[in-house]
Formats: sequence, structure tokens, C-alpha cells
Amino acid sequence: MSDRDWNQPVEAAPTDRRRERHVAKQSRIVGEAWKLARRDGLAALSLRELAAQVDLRQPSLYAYFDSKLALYDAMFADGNHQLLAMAAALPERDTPSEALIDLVRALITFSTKDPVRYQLLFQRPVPGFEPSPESYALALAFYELASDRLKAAGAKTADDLDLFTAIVSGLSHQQVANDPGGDRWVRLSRRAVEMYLADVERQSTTDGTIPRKATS
Amino acid sequence: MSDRDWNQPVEAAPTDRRRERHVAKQSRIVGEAWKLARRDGLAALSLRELAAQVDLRQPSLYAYFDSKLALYDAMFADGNHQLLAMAAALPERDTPSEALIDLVRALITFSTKDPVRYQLLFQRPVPGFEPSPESYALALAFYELASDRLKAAGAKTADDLDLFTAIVSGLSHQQVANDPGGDRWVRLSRRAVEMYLADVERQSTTDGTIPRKATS
DNA sequence: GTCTATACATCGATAGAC
DNA sequence: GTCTATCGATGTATAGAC
Repeated sequence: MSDRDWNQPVEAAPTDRRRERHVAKQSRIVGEAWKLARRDGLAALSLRELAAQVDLRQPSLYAYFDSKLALYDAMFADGNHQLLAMAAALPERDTPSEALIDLVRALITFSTKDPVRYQLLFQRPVPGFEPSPESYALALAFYELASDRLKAAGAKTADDLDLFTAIVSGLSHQQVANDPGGDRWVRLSRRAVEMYLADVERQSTTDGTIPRKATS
Repeated sequence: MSDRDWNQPVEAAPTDRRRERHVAKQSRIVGEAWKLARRDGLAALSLRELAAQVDLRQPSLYAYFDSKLALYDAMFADGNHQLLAMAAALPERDTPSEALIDLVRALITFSTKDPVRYQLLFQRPVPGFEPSPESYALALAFYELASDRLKAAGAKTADDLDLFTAIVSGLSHQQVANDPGGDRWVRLSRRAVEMYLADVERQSTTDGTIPRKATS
């Protein structure tokens, strides 16, 4: 513990400390909110119970978040930070297609690891909730990270990108909805990516239609 | 209008009429419930407002549905009936793959035409709601209808089926979530099905891995 | 079946004292 | 920042008249 320099202006430092405490408590609230949401569901989150978990009364939460939707927005931003951190931690791979398979598998696993987080990030289960521009920018950042990997693996057109997002979204959704805790759709990551890349290649070498087989 | 046969037993007919009226009013309630859900969201559906829309007071709704969840269950069954009717109305096609493309396109269109219906049928946005066995049987009926078409087009293994459900689910979700009213993912139906069928064929003719290209 | 009336629980949100 | 008190809304459910 270092002593404070008492020659500093009196007003600035305490303000910073307050902001620091304020932000720290906001983080703690968000963390407890995740716990309750995992237990009761996102929409059933109760501000009274959340307040009790962080040793406050319900109205005091409004000193940290202007509304319940603002809390959801903070959770949305938090979840996207986790998503970006996950993507940044992926190891380097030799080929773009292996890196793409890694990303898909990691994304599905990320989704199943916390279905409530998946819901908030990728579905819109809370009526009236729209992410703020600041939070949405985080979601866009991940989308662009994925787009870059996708283009490195050969995707080119807007249709190529859209088809890929559909495949990944579908694998994640089926895994979360129909086999939580299992790997029934995670297992299909490699096959799905290779299926997709084969199609992207076919699109660029033909007109996209499948030729009829010769007399088999 | 035909006259009634007054020689019939007196009790039976009125009872039937009552049941008829009862069922008719249940249908009307469900219809109004869809309207309100489309306006305010599924979870925000208010029984008091619903009752007003069908010229009842709130407690009187309990003469038709035992609880709010029972109402959701009736809506779930209703939506699945619409889904089955849609599938049954599809025209015959020459080839199984064309029929499959039709089904996929119709399913995505069906989803986007009513996002709230899509939510209730394919996501689980209502905390605590689980379809009753009777309603769930309707959902299974559609799944099996789709499975049959899929097998006719060449799908064989459980993985084949799972991969397909993921693709369709993903296309629908992306269309509903990111381009409601448009056709950005609907347009990809044919490409997606052909991509998928090419992969199914490759799975059966090889070990599933993609051979490296010769020196391009 | 439908009504009035009422009760009890929950919730998000606000006013105003300290 | 935190509190107490309160508001208005919700869903659930019941009693009892008609």
C-alpha cells in the first residue's frame, strides 16, 4: 500500500476512486444478474432479488442502471466481451479452413456452455430490449472477426457470408435447444465447414447449379 | 338452414351446441391472443387485455383455459396446425430434391410471415412453458413429414438429419432476426439444399474428408 | 358461463428524506 | 448512494350472485 500524495488536488482523486468503486459494483451486479438469469431465465430476472444478492434494496439499483433494459444492455456488452476474449484465445492453425473449423466449434461450445448468455447475445428473448450502439459495436466486432476468417478460407460474396452465418447459427441453436450439455451438433462442425467450403468453391467454378449425373 | 328433428333426445343436441360454441370461442380467444402477442411480444401478453378483446372479463377466461400456460399451449397447437396445413398444401414435384427445396423455402417463409409464431414454435421464449404431449405430437408430426422428404432425397444417417435441421433452423432464424420481411436468406434455399445433398452424397461415397487438391 | 368484487402475490419504477 | 414508502401494473385465484 503506497501513501497518497496529499499535495494533489483534493477533488480529482476521490472522484476517480468513486468512479472505480462505481464501476466495480456495476460489474458485481452484472455478475449476479447472470447467476439469477441462469437460474430463473432471462425474462424472469427480478430486480428485488438481484438487489438482495448485492446487499442493496431494489431502488438502489437505479443508482447503477437507469432501467432494467439498461441492465440487460450491460449484460449484452459483457457477454460480447467474453465472446471476443474467447475468439482471441484460439490457437493459431496452419490453414484458414482449420482455423474456421476451430472458430465454429468454439462458438457452438461457447453457446452451450451458457444457454442464457446465448439467448441474450443471439436471440432477442427480452421484449423491448435493443442493444445500445456501444454494445452493438461489440457484436459487430465479432462478426467482422469471423468474416475475416471466412474470407481467408475462400468466401467471397455476400451470399457466401449469409449462408455461413445461417449454418453456424443453426448448429448453435440446435445444440442449445435439443442437446444441451451434449455434442450432437458440435460434432458436425468439421463436416459442416467442409460442406460449406466445397460449395463456395463450386459456386466460383460453375454457375452454382448441380450438373445431372451421367447414367449412373 | 334445415329444421331440427324435434324427435331427437332433448339433452344431446344442446350439449353438442354448447361444446361447439365453447370450441368456437376458444378459437376466437386464441386468434386474438396471436394479435396481441404480435403487437406486444409473446411474454407480455396480458390476460386482462385479451379478455377485453373478446368481450369478456379476465376471470371468465378461466372458463376456457385453466391457466395462461394452457393458453400458450393452445397457441402452440394452433401454430403447428397451420404449419402442417402449409406443408400439406405444397404442390407435387418431379424430384425429391425439388420437393425438399420447396419445403425449405416454405418453412422459412412461414417463419418470417409471423415471427411471434416462429418464436413460440421453434424457440422457447416463454419461461415455464412446455408443450403438452398432445401439442407436442403435432410438432413431431411435422418433423416426421420433413424427415420423410429428406430420406427420399437421399439422407440416411442420424447425422444427415441433424445437419439438415441445423441448416433449415439457421436459415429461418437469420431471416427472421436480421431481415424480417425480406428474402435475404429465403433466396439461399436452393443453394443450401444442393450444398447439403452434395455433401450427403460425398459422405456415402468417401470417408467424409475432403481430398487435397492436386497442384492447382 | 359470466359477472362483480376482492384477495394476494409479483414486478418495474419514482418521490423524497437522509 | 441508499433508504423507506408508495404507485400502478401485472398474473393467479376465489367467492358468490345471476
